[in-house]
Amino acid sequence: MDRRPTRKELTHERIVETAARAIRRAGFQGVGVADIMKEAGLTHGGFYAHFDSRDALLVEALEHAGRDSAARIAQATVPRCSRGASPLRALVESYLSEAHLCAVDEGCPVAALASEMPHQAPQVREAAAQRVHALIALVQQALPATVPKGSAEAVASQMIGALQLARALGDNAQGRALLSRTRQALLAQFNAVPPSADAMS
Amino acid sequence: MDRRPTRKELTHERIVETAARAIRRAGFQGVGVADIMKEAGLTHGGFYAHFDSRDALLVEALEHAGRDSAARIAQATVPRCSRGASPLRALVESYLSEAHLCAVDEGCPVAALASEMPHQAPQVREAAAQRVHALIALVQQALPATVPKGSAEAVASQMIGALQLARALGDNAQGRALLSRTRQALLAQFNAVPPSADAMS
DNA sequence: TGTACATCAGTGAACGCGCGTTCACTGATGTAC
DNA sequence: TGTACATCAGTGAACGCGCGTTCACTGATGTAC
Repeated sequence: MDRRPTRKELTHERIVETAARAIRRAGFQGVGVADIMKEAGLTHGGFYAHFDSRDALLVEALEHAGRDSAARIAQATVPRCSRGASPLRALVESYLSEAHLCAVDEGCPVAALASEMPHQAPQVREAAAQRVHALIALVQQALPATVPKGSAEAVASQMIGALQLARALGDNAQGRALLSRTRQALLAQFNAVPPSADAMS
Repeated sequence: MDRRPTRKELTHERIVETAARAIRRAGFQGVGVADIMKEAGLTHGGFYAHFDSRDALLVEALEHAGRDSAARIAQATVPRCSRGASPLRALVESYLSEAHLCAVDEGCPVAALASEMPHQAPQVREAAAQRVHALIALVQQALPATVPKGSAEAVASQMIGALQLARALGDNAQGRALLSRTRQALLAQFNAVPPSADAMS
């Protein structure tokens, strides 16, 4: 059943991966078909052998970006947890880290694209809504079962909002300061213990 | 000193006002010079008698949107306060209202445009950063003086984040539910008293 | 108050450019014998 | 193993279109006398 991928499948995957980075770096509207194909080492003519339309690529790119980001978050939270941090603290310190602030193109697609989502074609909006649900579920898993209803949505809002405000100020001292203060405020809200001296990853 | 405005100044203002609504409705990239001029009842040729470039209009439109949104928020919060709500509750219930969810084009430009801000030209980014600072200052004013440092940034993050997530899900039942739950979680965090039965405005 | 004219705000055609998409073609891959 | 050929993945020129921007022009405004 599970044969090894054909050349075309490998190329397809490479285009999707390139697009997943590109949309996070430059926004949905910020990159064109030709740009992505070039960055993937191809010419633009071959694009429609792989995708029905630009929007079809955006859908796959969003899904890829979601999986990619979730994997990186898991990779960053697991060691924190094993060092004794609560799941919520591990998640918040990873998500609101300087690393995530700077590495937009490897980061959470919801934070990178949220305000553009309502302007997309229906199929892309649908894929975007699924990313939102996945993010909320991720937060829910990290929260203690005792928190009031709506906390997962509230924490997810705060996480993507803080990252966006920090990025809007630039990944300079101002942005980093906002991120750090928000992170500490969020942790203080769920945990009386002050955060570790430096939560940069 | 303060003479009445010339015809050109009135037209200029009308273009800016139209653009301020258009960018919030459709995003920075979602509207063109010709669209805006047409919506303002003009032809596109006259544009450059009013602005040096499209980006110069975006700067003025952002500032106008900020003033417009602040005025509407003030208009919605003042009566709530005089009915006995705390300044923070009044702000949060106004900002995270269904009215604000639906009326994107009259709402907060930071919530409408946050994730597009990093991709703009330097002059537009600068105007955008000022909108972020103004929003944080607005929240700071509404917070009791006793809250820990960073609370204003954290609350602002949560407010713009919740609005964006709700809008990404659509201004339907899902989006409204997310907004409502986040609003209650946020209020519960600063105030033990549960929110009024229905906080719609 | 009325006329003559300079200034001004807005018009609409045109520009170069980059976009998403199409398509005839080419060179490589891999199967049949 | 080697050759012949069908299939396939990717190329690059071309398309129509809409964008930001420019500019010669027009009709309205308002001042001078």
